[in-house]
Amino acid sequence: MAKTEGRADYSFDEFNIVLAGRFDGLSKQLKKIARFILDNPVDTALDTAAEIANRLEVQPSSLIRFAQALDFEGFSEIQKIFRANLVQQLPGYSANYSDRIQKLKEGASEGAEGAHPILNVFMEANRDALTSLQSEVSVARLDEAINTIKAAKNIYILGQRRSFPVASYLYYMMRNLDIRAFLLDGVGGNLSEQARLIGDGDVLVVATFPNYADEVIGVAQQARDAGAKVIAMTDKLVSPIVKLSDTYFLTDKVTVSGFRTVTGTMCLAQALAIGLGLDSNQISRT
Amino acid sequence: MAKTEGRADYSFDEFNIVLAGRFDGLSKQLKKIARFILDNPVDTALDTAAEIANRLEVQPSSLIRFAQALDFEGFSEIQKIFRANLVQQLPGYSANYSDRIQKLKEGASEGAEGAHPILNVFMEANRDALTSLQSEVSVARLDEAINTIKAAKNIYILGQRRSFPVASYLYYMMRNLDIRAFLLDGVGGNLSEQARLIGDGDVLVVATFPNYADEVIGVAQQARDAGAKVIAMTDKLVSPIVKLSDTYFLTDKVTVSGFRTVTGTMCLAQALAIGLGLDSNQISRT
DNA sequence: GCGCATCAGGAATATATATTCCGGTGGGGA
DNA sequence: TCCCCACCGGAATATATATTCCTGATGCGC
Repeated sequence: MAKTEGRADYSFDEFNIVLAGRFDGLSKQLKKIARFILDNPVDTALDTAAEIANRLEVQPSSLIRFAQALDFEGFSEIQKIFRANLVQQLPGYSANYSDRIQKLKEGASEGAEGAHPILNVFMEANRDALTSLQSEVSVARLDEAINTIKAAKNIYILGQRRSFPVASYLYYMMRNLDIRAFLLDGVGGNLSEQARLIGDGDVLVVATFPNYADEVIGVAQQARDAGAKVIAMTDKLVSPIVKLSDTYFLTDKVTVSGFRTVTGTMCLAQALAIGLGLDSNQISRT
Repeated sequence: MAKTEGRADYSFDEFNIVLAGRFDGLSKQLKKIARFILDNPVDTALDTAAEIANRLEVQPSSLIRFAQALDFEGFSEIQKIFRANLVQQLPGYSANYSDRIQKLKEGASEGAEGAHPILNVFMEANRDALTSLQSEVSVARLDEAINTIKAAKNIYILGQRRSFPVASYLYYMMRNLDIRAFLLDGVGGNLSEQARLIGDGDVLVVATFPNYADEVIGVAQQARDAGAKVIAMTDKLVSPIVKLSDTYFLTDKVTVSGFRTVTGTMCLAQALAIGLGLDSNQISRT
């Protein structure tokens, strides 16, 4: 890695500047290549040199020549630049929040934004979590969940460890909306005893995230066996809770320094509670 | 190219479903790989198998085995799926309307924004709460709070009702960072008994919002009298907790349908915890 | 119109990367 | 406790891919 790396790790912008400067001096074919590359940044980033050459009706070696004409060692280096650029353009691209914090730790801190750098990272992470919520929660699912809860005889809420704040918040909101809900808080190690209450026609709203506490999964299974519906909030499809659930929501994939955001799930909980409260009583929407 | 192509050109969603179905049957290491892949879709798409294996501390061959356990021919096929998914996520990626229409059919009846209207309202509210946090929390204050906590003999955390989720989350994070903190949860009506632990040189981190529960204010007063420092999270300057505190933060002024957001306070709690954890140890946790 | 310089094509080669295969290991059942 | 089987690590191999190099072609100046 400490060798002559051509002009590796140039930024995308720098690449463009260099290219613009030399464009006129390029041969006809090389100009053609340059245009294609600029017009198809995604393909340039992802395809193999051979494929690109093929689409251009040009030999792969010409791509290499092109790269070398710009003082790169090979075409691969150009691809690296384009890939990096691609990743940056990803929505809610979060450049590994943990890495960023790590960097902050190493000193290079300049609070350009006016707020504390650590706070900034979390603000971004939480905002991203909210943004992705938009695409991840479908209207139908949410309505489905609301109707399931509305139709239930009893409502139970469960979340442990990381998910406990969410569960307790949902419980708090429901109670304030005069919705009769029960929080399975597991106080005194009585979780499974509490869970034994769950019966036919009830609903269990459960939040669980890696590493998916066994006792939580157990309770969900128990609820299901007892004939209750299960509404799950978790992070991904392979979560063990998904297959135990009637309706599930995926949120808060985002983590910072090993800590998952809770914002998405919180927001979802708010929407659930208010959605429930809306027709059952007065609540004036803002 | 017309050979048996495994299950090439599966969609990302299909991949997730297949994986979800087989996840339980996978070996320990294969599960580890599955989790990594799902948690790092970008790296999975772009890095070489060797690099991914390296980061996982696993042999490349295990990645192949993983792919084959899912009936793919090799790891490359999985990467193809992830790459395709990556491209789709690109902003302004307009192609594939059919996919979107498909999703709309499956998911929503109308959904102009793609999300449920209620959810949208909360998403905006939470985003606003985060945004205002930026201007409300000064770097100096946050550092001051972090230093106060760092210097404390014992750390106590308090929040009731609406603020309880925040308190329990802060507690959860600190404990996971090996920071010795105590949550005053008031279980069994023992709040004031719990609070009697607070003594000279300790710190109390307290969150309270209208209508500022008396017992919470009482505990804060008690803590102060006992010689402890008080760090407060509340909504406005006239909050009764402000004058009892050594350091205070104002967040979550926003309310929707009578419910105050918690996002700002949550975010602040995250920043506090990580800020504390940063120099005390090695951030890296699940 | 001739010769030189530049350029592109394509096969040959080098390199990177994925995949296979085998032997050792550890955990679970008899 | 022993044996068997599933699993993993690692070297060996196969494959894909990038890069080089040589050759022939093309255009331009003289």
